[in-house]
Amino acid sequence: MQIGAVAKKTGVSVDAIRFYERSALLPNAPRTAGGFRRYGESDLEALAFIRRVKALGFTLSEVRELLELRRSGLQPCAPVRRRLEQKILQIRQKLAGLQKLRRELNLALRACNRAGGKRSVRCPLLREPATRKLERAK
Amino acid sequence: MQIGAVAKKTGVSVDAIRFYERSALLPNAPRTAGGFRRYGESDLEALAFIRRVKALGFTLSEVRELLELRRSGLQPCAPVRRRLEQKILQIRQKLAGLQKLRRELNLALRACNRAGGKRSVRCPLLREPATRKLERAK
DNA sequence: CTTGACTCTGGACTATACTCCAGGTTGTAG
DNA sequence: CTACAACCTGGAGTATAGTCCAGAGTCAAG
Repeated sequence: MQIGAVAKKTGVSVDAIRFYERSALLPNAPRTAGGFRRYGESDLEALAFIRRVKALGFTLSEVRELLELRRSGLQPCAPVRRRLEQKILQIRQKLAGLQKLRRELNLALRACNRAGGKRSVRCPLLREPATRKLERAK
Repeated sequence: MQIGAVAKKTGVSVDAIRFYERSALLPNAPRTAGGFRRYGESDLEALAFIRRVKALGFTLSEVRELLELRRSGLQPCAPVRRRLEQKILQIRQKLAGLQKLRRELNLALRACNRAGGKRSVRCPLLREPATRKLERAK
């Protein structure tokens, strides 16, 4: 198979496949005499794996680690479990941050609504707020 | 006041302040004869505003729009409200995406745990999974 | 006048995960 | 043999929000 066919089968672009090779996610593909890359089933599997793991929110360098684990015949669960747990933690932190943000946006919105009522008045978010202090000269 | 003092008071770095000026978030500061930027209270307020709004998760270009609204004497609430609502929506979508991700990570983790038990065996995430099909030759 | 702290500009660099391009080569169908 | 599609490499560009740097100029104090 050559690269275009692989791209079509896996839904990964030709450029991305070459990029993965450069980034050591994929092994250097063997070449034809003319220099065309040749691929086999295992490459399709590797690309499917990459897609799956990326869909779990892992970065390419994390994917690379996982791929190395995968290639090492052993395929032990423990390090994978560790990475999954870490990633879940990261996601939890992101979720917490976003939830806090949402609360604050809702507060701002409510302030807007109280002020606005039906008519357009000066917006509380745009006006200088709470943090107003005595102004020292100059 | 010169730029260093402003940086200290607002907690925004000197470089960032200049960057905001280049990016048209701040008006071009008036200069001394020698070319040093001079700042007044309104700049401190603008920078405080920028920090506040950025903390609400707005990008710099969104901050720019808000600043323009703020400068336009009117300061109407409606467009601000619209932006807040939009941003809340975006955040909700991000939250939903992350929650989905977390569910999937948890699934993967449970699969790992079931497989792993106490001893290290081949990890189900690393093995080729569900999506296994008949392999057609070459 | 000298020193030292501060500031100026323009441009390069950071990270991520690719995409897009030009200019040239290869493989294959007719 | 000729076309034409597909492929090759190397390098630049994308977005975001700045940071970091060199080399030069400015300002205030002593």
